[in-house]
Amino acid sequence: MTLRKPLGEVRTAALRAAELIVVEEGFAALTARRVAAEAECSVGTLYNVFGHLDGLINEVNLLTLRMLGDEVAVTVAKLPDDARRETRLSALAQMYLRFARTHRNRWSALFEHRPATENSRQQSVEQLIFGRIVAAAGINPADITARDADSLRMLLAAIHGVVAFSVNRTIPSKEAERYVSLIVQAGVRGYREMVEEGLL
Amino acid sequence: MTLRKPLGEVRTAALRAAELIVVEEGFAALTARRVAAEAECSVGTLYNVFGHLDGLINEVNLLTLRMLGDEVAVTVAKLPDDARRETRLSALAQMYLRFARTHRNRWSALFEHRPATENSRQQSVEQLIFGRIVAAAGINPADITARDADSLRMLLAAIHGVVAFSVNRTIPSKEAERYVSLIVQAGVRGYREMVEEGLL
DNA sequence: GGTGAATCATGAACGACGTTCAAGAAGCGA
DNA sequence: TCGCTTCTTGAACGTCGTTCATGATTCACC
Repeated sequence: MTLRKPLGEVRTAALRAAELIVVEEGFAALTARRVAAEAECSVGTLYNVFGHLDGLINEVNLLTLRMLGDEVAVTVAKLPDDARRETRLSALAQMYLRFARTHRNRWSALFEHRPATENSRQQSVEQLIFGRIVAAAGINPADITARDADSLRMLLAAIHGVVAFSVNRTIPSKEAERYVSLIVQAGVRGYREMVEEGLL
Repeated sequence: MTLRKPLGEVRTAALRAAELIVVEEGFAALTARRVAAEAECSVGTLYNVFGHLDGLINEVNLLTLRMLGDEVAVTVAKLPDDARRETRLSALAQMYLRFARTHRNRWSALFEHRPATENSRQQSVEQLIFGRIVAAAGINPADITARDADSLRMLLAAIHGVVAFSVNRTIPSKEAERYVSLIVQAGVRGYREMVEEGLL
């Protein structure tokens, strides 16, 4: 009776619906029946296309990561070529904070969703974010010293902590911005000072 | 027929059961029926005692916070009275990391459970942890300068980020320890240097 | 166009979840 | 013992993720 929609159409419709639900109502509101109703297909079809609901959620999260990647690119493009590392890191950190806050629900979904099946081939969102920002810090991953890599990872984790507390409103938004730049500056300065004193 | 158990007994039995489930299988395994079965009562009784399942979870989390508070006290007691703030903070931060890792499921439950009803009278876990550690940093909250309070909050958020990444294995455990002490040292040093340069 | 096999969409059905509540058991003062 | 209150119980409700027999649709071949 009804025309059978191309497979790709269902896919994009479901993804768009899922995105909208996550953005407007948060990760918890994302259910198979909701998506099916809004994508105008049955739950069965959803499972044919995505395997598990995890699959759908992962794709939504991949879209978010792509958005983050784009923001990274924009931020880097705005920096002068000879910008110091502290400047680069500060800009990236502020961008990360801004991104998490303007896309609160999207960003939360990245961490609220713990994939049930421990697929070790698949990188965790944390590692993906990590790699994307490290790559954008303007350093070729190949010729980065182990110590530099460490300080970078440490910095990112620390900033992630502040961002997380900012998103769930434990830290007021005004202060979060200051904290992030404090962490970058204090981290870089303290780190350099410690290196100079031979403490590392 | 059967003797009616005292109300308090059911309460402690349910709490003990819930704790065990969280510790051994994680927050996701905590269901009303599981707890009821293991506490040898009906689901209805559980709801009579705790109102909602949230109530039970909150009590488990309060136990965890009490444990954390005890660890804070132990850590502080071990410090010499004239220990510098950097030393105090470092000890507390390492303790926090150790606590989160040895009580992985307990600690995760603190953050995985988002109370549905936004009870503004009730402080968030983050704020509770915050207050408990700040109080233990050896500073009377009354005579702490605004700038010091800021740097403390920033430090705690940053350390929380590293701990979170350590618990979910994004950062290997060996490195997490180094990162935590790096953050404390770099934070304190960088912060002091910036104050001396009049940048703050 | 007709036909058979292969492919795909469908939604009722399953078990588990949080939560409720009518019915009955247990307690208790008389 | 009786009446009244108080507490316990588990079946029942609606929702969740997930499955799968059924029937509709497609398509290669005649």
